This record gives sequence, C-alpha cells and structure tokens, in this order.
Amino acid sequence: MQYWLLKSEGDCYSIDDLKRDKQTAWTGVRNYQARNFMRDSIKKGDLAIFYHSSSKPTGVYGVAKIVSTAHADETQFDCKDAHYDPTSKKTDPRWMCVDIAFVKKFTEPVSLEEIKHDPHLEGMMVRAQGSRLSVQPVSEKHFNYIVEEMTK
DNA sequence: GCCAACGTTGGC
DNA sequence: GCCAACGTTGGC
Repeated sequence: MQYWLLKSEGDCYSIDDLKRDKQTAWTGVRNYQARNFMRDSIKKGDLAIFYHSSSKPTGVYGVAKIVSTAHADETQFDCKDAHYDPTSKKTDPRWMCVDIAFVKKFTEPVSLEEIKHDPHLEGMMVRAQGSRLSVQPVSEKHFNYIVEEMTK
C-alpha cells in the first residue's frame, strides 16, 4: 500500500468534479516521471491526496483512491483533445493513466502554506521549490498526518 | 498576469 | 551528448 499526491488545476478538474463523477480516468499527464510512477508504482487500492494548483488556496482538498492499474490514456489519440500527442502510436502508447475514485473532500482545504510551515511534513516533495511533478509519492506518515491531524 | 524554475527539443 | 532556445508550470 502506497500513498500519492495527485495534482490538478482547481478550475480544470477539482475535487468537486470527482465527487460528482464518483470515478474518473486520470488522463492528461504528459510528463515522463509522472507517467513512470503511474506505470510502475501505483497499485490498485493505493490512496492519494488530491491537490489543487493555481487555486485559492493552493493545497490539498481531499482524498482519492486508485481503482485500476495503469492503462493507455485515450486522450493522446484524440486530435481534438488538448493533450493530443500525434507521435504516440496505438500499438505502442506513450502515455498512461489510472482510474481514481472519490473518497472524501476535506471540510477545509489544507493549504500549501500550512504544509510548508508544519515541521511534521519536513521533506515532503510538494514543499520543494519548483515542484512541478503532477504525480508524487507521499510517505505514509505525511499522508496520515495531513488526512487525520490537519483536517480535524 | 508576471516570471522563475523546470522539462523538452533540436542543431551542432 | 552538449546546451541554447523554447514552451510550460505554478506560486505569488
């Protein structure tokens, strides 16, 4: 069992959208490092904190669960999609995605500022300057601290 | 909307 | 395989 941070632009796909949809394919990831995490490390049943970037406030808004293993991201083949990748082949898809399900939305988001200032969260990836990775591993300790202690 | 920090591309 | 140019991300 591993823990992750999934990043989304708040006004692009938010925790409320996930709550409404109940489940969604986490498509549009076009970064090799993030893809490799999804392809190689994320397992069905893993939990993730759902992070909104470019939001007010920027931070963690809830929890999602991974409900599939990695499979081809269909948006890479759709020329009308913003994430279309004309160099990717159906027979050898370049980009992967996983399916995620809504678990819960926090009553109050845990802001990036709080995360940065809490000594319990020392070393968390999202605290690093210029942390642009949209799929990040999170330690069990950090995950539980955020979900259990910071949302009371 | 700015801009610094990143990741990717492509010429050599 | 280097590295400058370019495009993108994301906090502010």
